[in-house]
Amino acid sequence: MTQPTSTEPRRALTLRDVSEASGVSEMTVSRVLRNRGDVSAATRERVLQASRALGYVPNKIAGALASQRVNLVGVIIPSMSNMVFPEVMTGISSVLDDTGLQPVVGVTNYLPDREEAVLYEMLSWRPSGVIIAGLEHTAAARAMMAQAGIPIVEIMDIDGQAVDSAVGISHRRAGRQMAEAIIASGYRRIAFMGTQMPNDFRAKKRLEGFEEALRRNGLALVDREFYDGGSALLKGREMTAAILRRSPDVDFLYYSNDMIGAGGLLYCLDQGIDVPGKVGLAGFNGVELLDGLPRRLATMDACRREIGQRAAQIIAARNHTADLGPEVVELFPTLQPGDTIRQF
Amino acid sequence: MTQPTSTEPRRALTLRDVSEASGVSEMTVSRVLRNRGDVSAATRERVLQASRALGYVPNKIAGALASQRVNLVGVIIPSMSNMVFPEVMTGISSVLDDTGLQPVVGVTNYLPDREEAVLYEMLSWRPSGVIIAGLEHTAAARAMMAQAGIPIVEIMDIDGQAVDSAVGISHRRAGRQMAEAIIASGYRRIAFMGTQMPNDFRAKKRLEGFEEALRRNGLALVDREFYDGGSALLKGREMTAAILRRSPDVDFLYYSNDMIGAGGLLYCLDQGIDVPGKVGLAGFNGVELLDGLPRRLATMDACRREIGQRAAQIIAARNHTADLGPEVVELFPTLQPGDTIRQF
DNA sequence: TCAGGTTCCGTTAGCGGTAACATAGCGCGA
DNA sequence: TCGCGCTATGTTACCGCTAACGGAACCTGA
Repeated sequence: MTQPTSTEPRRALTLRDVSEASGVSEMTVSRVLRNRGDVSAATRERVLQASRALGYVPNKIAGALASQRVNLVGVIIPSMSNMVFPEVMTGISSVLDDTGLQPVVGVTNYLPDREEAVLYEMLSWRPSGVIIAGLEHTAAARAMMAQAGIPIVEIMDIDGQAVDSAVGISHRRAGRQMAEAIIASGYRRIAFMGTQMPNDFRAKKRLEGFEEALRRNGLALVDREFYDGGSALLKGREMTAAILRRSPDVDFLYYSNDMIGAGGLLYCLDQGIDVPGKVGLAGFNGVELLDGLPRRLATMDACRREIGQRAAQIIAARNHTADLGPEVVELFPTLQPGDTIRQF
Repeated sequence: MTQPTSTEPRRALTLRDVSEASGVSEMTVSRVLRNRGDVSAATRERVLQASRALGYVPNKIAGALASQRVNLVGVIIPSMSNMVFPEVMTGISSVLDDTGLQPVVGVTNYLPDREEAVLYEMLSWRPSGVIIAGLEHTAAARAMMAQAGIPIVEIMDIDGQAVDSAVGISHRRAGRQMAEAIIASGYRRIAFMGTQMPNDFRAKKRLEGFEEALRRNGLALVDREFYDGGSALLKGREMTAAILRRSPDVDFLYYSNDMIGAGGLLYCLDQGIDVPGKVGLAGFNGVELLDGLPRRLATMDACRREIGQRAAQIIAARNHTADLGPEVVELFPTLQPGDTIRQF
């Protein structure tokens, strides 16, 4: 123990330190630490020992610059706090974990300019690929992605034109499907509640599909209510109360997401309203939370986990085999009627 | 428009491309793009124009290596899917946003080995600082942090020895406080429900503090139940049902987090149990979700947002002023009695 | 015995930026 | 007119690592 016992590390360790400590060249140390190229077992052991003893951590900045390879995948999503993206992330990680690739997340808060900035920042680290939510981006963002020369996968939505690859569902169709199921169950006076956020394009598309199906059946929304920020569960309650007060004759409440739907459901049950007899309810997403509610809210799962997985697979495949082309994968959500739509 | 219109970018752009396009040296381009040093307004404009026209995105890998500066802050947390860490992240981002620093998240799933791996990976990018949840880490992880030569802030918990700085609350004390409030309200037959996860040290500490306070009042837990994975809301229901069946005489249910507490509350209301008259309930965390429940669950806010902010402030300050020392910040959660503890 | 392969390790030349210093051109007071 | 100091720009030398190649030592079989 002749080393200085001072805990403070004065200079950052480099390959050279390890190389000197183990009596081989830096190149050999590099080979050992990356498990690349031939190194005798004896030298390997010596190097590893020295490296561990010093507490050396390789500098990936330098490594990436030299090798022109970065094992990062940028993931750009609008929000982390709702229940949808964590599950997408789980799907992504589950696939990336066996590929040596690593996800790095950026959050945009549904702001296009912020998205552009996050994308720029990500690209400046020269990742191996980018997974980004949605098909709507600023012109500059689209240009950057087209130029980047790396695989780009736009996820969640396929109603539109992808820059490169895409994995998602058709939200327009999902909206139509739900409307048709509701109408088929005999409901006619239908109200909608959702976020106000002008940049939640997928919620907007669902509503468009929903209203289109209503129109085709000679119906229209009886009432609607929008919210912005705050506890979604509480907002669901409040909006539901407002709608039922304003339009006491509605017989169905369609929510743009499960969280406000759950709030609405709790409110209706509190009020002793007959669900689904007098009023039916439906949400969207298929979040796990619903399992714990007194009654099962009708919903549609958005294939979140699979979307993450498929997107990651595309990146991994393209990273491995350079000349693969773009790919658009459509997934099909299934309607889960639960206990809040009348069944015949 | 004499440039090739082919959309495919053949070679990655570098400073040299911009420099040639604008007729100045690479250094000047670098200065313009970083807003550093004196550049005449005319050249600045010319460079920016060229840069934009080409769609140049600076290479931070190279920049970081040359300048020995990386504007990243590693944030290592056990999970993203519960409601607690997103709010910590919000706090961190809100502070970091005005500092040029950028958070990069790593998730450990409550696995010490995974935490060690994530930390290693993070340090290999030479971040400006690390924010990491908890005080319990593998020996190797502790060594790495001590060696890293960058500010490290351990968050959430202060019951233990920090490697460097720490920001958090005393979970042991939080447990004690809740127990005392419960006892003061006259409850005596108290049961506990929580996660089984052996590595959720903070939940463990809360329970320890809770039981200690019970003991000091001549009491002990009447029953307990643990869960692992699945929908927390549903698990809360199930565990509550199990406890009430097994120990019909309990008069208080203490939950290790709000989500299972909410499930328990919904179950009790479903069953028509008199809350808080016959049975009282309390959780932990103060999550926003509770606002939407039919009744307000008693809880303690864990100061999540402020923890994130304070941690980020420490990193930012140390990054700015090199010779600041470690700092331990204790925050004090407040008990929110809600409607599920008897009031006199 | 020796050409031709292996195996193992070292040398060299960057990767794309930036710090630090050098320098050209200019205004300006003495 | 000279020289000082400023501003605007260029030059040089790395940052820490790895790709690509080179070469010594050893093995192998005809």
